[in-house]
Amino acid sequence: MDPKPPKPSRLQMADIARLANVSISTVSRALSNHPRLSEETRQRIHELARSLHYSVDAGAQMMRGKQPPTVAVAFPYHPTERQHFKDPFFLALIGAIGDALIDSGHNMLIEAVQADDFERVAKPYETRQCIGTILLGQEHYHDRINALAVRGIPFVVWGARLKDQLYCSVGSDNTLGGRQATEHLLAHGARRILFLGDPSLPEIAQRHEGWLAAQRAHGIEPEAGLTRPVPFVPQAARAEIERVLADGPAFDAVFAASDRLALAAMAALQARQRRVPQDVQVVGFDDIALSAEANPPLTTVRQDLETAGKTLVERLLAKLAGQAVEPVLLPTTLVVRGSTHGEPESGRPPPA
Amino acid sequence: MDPKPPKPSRLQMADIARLANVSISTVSRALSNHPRLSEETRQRIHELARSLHYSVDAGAQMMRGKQPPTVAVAFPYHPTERQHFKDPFFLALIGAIGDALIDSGHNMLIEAVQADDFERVAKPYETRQCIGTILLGQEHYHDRINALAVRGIPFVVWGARLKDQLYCSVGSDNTLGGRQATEHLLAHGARRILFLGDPSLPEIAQRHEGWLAAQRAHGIEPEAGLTRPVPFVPQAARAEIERVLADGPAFDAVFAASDRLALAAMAALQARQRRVPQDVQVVGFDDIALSAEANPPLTTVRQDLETAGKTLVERLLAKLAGQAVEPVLLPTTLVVRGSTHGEPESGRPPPA
DNA sequence: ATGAAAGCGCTAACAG
DNA sequence: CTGTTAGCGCTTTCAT
Repeated sequence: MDPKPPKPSRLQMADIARLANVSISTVSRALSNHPRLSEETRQRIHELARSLHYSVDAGAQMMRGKQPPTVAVAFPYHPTERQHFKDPFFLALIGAIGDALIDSGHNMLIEAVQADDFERVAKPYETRQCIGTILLGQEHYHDRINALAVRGIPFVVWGARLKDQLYCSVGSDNTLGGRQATEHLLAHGARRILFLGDPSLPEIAQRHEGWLAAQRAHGIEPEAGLTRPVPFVPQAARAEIERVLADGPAFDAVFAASDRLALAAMAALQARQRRVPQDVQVVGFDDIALSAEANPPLTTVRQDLETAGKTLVERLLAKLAGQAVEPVLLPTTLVVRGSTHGEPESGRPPPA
Repeated sequence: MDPKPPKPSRLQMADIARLANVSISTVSRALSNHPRLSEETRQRIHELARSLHYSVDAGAQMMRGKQPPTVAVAFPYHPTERQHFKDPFFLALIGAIGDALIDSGHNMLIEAVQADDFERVAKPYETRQCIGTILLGQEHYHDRINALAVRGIPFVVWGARLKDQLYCSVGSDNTLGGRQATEHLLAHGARRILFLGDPSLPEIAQRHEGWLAAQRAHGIEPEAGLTRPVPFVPQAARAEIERVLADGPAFDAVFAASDRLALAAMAALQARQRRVPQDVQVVGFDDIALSAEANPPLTTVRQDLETAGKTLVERLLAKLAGQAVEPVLLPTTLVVRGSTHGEPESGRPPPA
């Protein structure tokens, strides 16, 4: 007799086996396309499984040592600001990584990590939900990221290449970018260039370095007040521009650490009747889609996201394959548009 | 003697148990904060696990019936076009969902589904990698989506509310949006309004319906040639505008099914010396960030993404909790800017 | 070419 | 309060 009707749980291999009149092992082999198995049986079982929408349980497979086809994409998340998911550059970067992961046959597990709980970035790997992690942004966690590397967590980082790093980073050549932007401004008459961005972040620090180096190469030593540390929040940039206009040093150009900041700065300047580029030239960083359509179109330093995504994925997979992976520095390109003097590379003619 | 040095596999509960001088079950209970367990033991074991970076194996937990804290976000993916990850509206929608998922304590598993292999959307659920799925866009799969519902896959869809749907959809009130856009144009003198978008997609069909209804309410019956089916690709919009300009019907306004298309149309018009809005008024749909900064700023129908993300997540969780969930229609708002006549709601003053 | 059987790492009865 | 024990659904020897 039947002791008790077992709960109608989900279909499992045993069910398929019974229906196919074979053993469980045969089903397992059929579904994993084991070589020595009659083609006929294999097909029959595949068919059956498909028609019943049977899929092998991921948990059970993992217990048997199988790796999930999943890569985690993690980023430090600030619950109060919540900027990340609103930031066009960040979203585009995620998109680029997503594209690359699709091509390599992986799923993407998005993971927001609270700043005060940074160690969590390793969780998906430690619990074996993913095979490795792509970390977006170093922020202030250089040491803790190094610690992850020491522990053998497989990951790569989108960010700056730093001196004593024990991990593989992929990122734009920020110093170069800073230099390109600044040299362009200098070449077109700027002499007092405001720097807008938070140099306590490594990538920004490097852009700032480029800014400084380019000026020194021209015999200019910018006064301290021209460096304006602001977080990646548009309002902060607006406020800072107001402040400088009110009682800061005079300036004839702005180099902002991101397009979003540059756009905000431009708006703040225009609201105060400063013409861009006639009174103040503005250069951004990133080249987000919005920038080409701004008014005036924004001159900026482009980061090549498609390459970034591909490279991040490729490095992570290389590392997983046991290779030693070196940091990568991606070249940046200056895109000249209407917010500075000089010849725009293309685009619609200026309004009559 | 030791038969063979077992491979230095990852740490597991037994190791912690041994080090803590307790049984495995005690460790298990400690880590899952089981109530009846001495506080001291609990803490000691937690400490130990933390210091050794031990995490419970997800696969083993799943085998014991635990659900992963993961929601899949799936979308139909066209390998040739690869538009999705470049589309600002789509990325912003993913961002909004990501935000909502964070708030509910879930991870987000991004899954691109090849059109010809649509059944795969259910895979992460069938393999128990996720507890449910948010499907972005119905496209032409209405019947297959209904089939998923019949099979009991837990999911919600971002898209149109359709007549015979067996699933919960969340989406903007596209018909309303279409009407708002069209009425605005009619109120400001437009009489021959081009519709740009592919009405074979359900959402677009509804926007088209609104477009039609508003005109009929004014006693206008638009001729067939004014409906221009184009896919969601900027170049297609440009080309279509060229075509209509060359030998299509005359028109004094454009209602595009997305901002991206509208922006492309605007550029095409301007390239042909048509002034916006003086010669041709243009209205878009979505209100992506770019639109406010376009030249002229784009009048558009806003979709409320934050609410969209929250609602999608909330409905999915409700459905998982066993509730019957009704489709949701989110109101759209017309945002009047410079690409049409009428008073802009705000923004910088028009150029002198 | 197929089946039987032994676990994978953990949780949850069921004992004490 | 803690330990013992029996599986969860599958893969993989080892037999046949």
